[in-house]
Parts: sequence; C-alpha cells; structure tokens
Amino acid sequence: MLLQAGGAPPTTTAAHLTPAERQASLQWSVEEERAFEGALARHIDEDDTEERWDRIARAVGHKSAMDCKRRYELLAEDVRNIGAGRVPMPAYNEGHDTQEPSTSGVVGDKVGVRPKKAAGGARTADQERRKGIPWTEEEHRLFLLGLAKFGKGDWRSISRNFVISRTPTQVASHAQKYFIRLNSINKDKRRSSIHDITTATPPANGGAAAPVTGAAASKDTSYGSATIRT
DNA sequence: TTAGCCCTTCTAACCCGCAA
DNA sequence: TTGCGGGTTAGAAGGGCTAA
Repeated sequence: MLLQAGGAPPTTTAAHLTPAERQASLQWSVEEERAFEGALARHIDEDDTEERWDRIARAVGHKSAMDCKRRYELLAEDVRNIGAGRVPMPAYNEGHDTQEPSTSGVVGDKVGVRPKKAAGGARTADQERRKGIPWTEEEHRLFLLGLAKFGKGDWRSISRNFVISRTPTQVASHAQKYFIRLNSINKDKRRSSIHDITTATPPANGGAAAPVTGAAASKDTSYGSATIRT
C-alpha cells in the first residue's frame, strides 16, 4: 500500500501548508504525475527519509524532494478524507444496472455474480451473458484511489469504500485487465484505453492536476492522485 | 484440535464491441 | 476485416470461522 489513509499521519500534513505552498504543490503536469507515481511505487518499501524523497524527486525531474513530499501528503490527506466519509461519493448506482456491493461477504447479487452453474455446464435462459457496463473514467479513478489506499488484492474494501457501484469481483476483474495493460509490451502500438489512466488525477483543465477535495469529488472528475503499485 | 463450510481472491477462458 | 480492449464468468485455491 502506498497511501496509509487510516494509518499514522505524515509528520507534516497538507493542512499545514500555506496557500502558496499548497498551490505550488498542485502545479503538476500529467508527465510529472506519472513519473512521481512510478517513482513512489519503486521506492514504496523504503523508509520515509530525505534520501527517499530525493530519489523520487530526481525521477520526477523538475520537482524538489519537498514538492514530492508535499504532493504525497496532499494525496494522503485526500484519501483520509475519503476514508472518513468527508468526501461525498457520486451516486453511481443511479441509473446503473449494477448492484450494491455485498455487505454479507457474498460476491454480489447481479453483475459479477455467477449463478449456480446449470447441470452439465450449460447456461439457462436467465443465465444469458450479461452485457458489460463499461467502466467510466470516474470509476477508474476511484479504483486507483482505492488501490492506493487498500493496495492490490483488497478488492472488497475498494469496492465498498471507493468504487461502490462495482462488486469486488468486478473490481478484481478490472484490476486484472488494468495490470495486464500496465505490463503489456508494444505500448506504442496499442490503442488508447481507460487503463492508460494510471493516476486518479484527471487531465488538467488548462492547468495543474489537483488532488481530490471534498467539493471536487462530489460530482466532477477531480478525484486527486492515487499511486499504484505495479 | 480438526473437519467442514463459507467467503474471497486469483486466474484464465469466453464473448462482444469497436478502433485501426 | 481483423485484432485488440474490456467485461463477464467459471473454477480453483486459500483463509477464516464455527461446530463437533
């Protein structure tokens, strides 16, 4: 896990930043975001030392170690807000043919739930293959946020707390495709895909990529950056 | 303590839609 | 037209819980 939203707080939090410092920390290009997240993933197991942030900063290029650390703290703050329920989540269920995530441990009740296999393995009429509901960019960004908070493998928590419109099975399936995509070769030839989004930060609207805020996350696509382990 | 059950995750196959 | 991307589903495996 890269971001410990519920764990020990960073030594300094984003709340301690002056508006100018906070603004400066927001001025990240998409390329810088990706470099930062890749570097963070590579150095995730290291202690929170100056040397670690120096290495990450060098990987990013035009950012200082302090910038990188502030960036991380902003992301951690965002994830904590989400975890504390201070950030309202979009109501994805509305109008979707998806179900509430399971609360009983049962893997869902509709999509992603395999019905009892018919005798002989044949599908019955009501076991018609369901038409897939494409993941939206918002869902994917929430997935990345959840991945950053709970880490790879905890699909149930990601489903319950982030991508509430998808079942754990769906999240796991999406993750499967995502990591396959991430590890795929021929990156130049391949088509564009939602899985090319490796950060929860949406493309900048004429400027910086901003971490999630309570207001931003309510309806638009500003879900902040999440770092993933690949 | 252990066997059995249930839940969850992982992996791969299958299928469909669509971009190249 | 074809191959790729992405969603669904099936089956296996592992872990946790509980009753005997």
